[in-house]
Amino acid sequence: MKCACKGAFLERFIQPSILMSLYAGDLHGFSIIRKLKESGPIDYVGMDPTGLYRMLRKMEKAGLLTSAWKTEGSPQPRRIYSITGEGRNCLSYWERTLREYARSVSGLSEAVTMSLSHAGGR
Amino acid sequence: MKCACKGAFLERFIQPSILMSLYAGDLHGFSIIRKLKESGPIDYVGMDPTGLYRMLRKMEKAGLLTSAWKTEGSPQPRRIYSITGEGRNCLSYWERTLREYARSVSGLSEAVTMSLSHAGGR
DNA sequence: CTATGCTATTGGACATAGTCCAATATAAGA
DNA sequence: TCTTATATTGGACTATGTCCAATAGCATAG
Repeated sequence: MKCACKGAFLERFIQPSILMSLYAGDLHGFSIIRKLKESGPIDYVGMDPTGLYRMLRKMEKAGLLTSAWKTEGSPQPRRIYSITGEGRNCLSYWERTLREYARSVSGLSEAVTMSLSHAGGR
Repeated sequence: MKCACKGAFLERFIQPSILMSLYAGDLHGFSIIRKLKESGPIDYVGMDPTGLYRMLRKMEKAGLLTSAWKTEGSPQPRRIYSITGEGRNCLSYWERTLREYARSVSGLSEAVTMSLSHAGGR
């Protein structure tokens, strides 16, 4: 279950976001982008689509997703992604990781606030 | 007040951690590393010191810190860092940024949990 | 007495991550 | 006709982050 839970900023947010989107049903890359931009706790507005597409290919390679081309119903052929069993396991793993991660960030946030108030505006 | 609050994972954590450490008093790089490894909400254990040293130089260049060499009292000369007024402003800026950031991560964490429970174990 | 380990900082080389721009192709609307 | 939206990919580039080495003195272990 190598879910790349270690990794960079975008990876930490985009990978679980993708898995979450696909957990509810199959989607193609462009609609994932739209979905993430419209809703969700993270601000994806202005995000580079290239990065997301590359992440999708990477996750497929890692066995978390599978894909199939669909040519009808749109001007451009679309690559439809589905989550695999491994991908669902990975999402569970992310659930735990993100919880810890949220705690860490909250902790740091509070520590900064504390230090600013305690040190008494030197 | 260009505090590089946009940036990568380590930058988002280490930069405010450094500012917070120095807000309480002057320190040199090695002692900052020790401090962060011993305490603090983020797990810095095993962190590469090179990255932190580079961040210090970068922050000095950006005007958030100043440094001075101190040769006595240790085997190796130590570069003592102090936070500047700009650095203190930056820490306030981080306070707000990290709060938002914590909210986002918590939001994502909860969203993942929700999606896992709602979709009903397909 | 030598070997290892800790303190303390820097630099080079490298790997990974992320962005910008371009190419492709079709359909709808101004 | 020109732009905009859909939809995916590739190349080139910059930014980020890690690994290893060099330096150097002091302390402790063997």
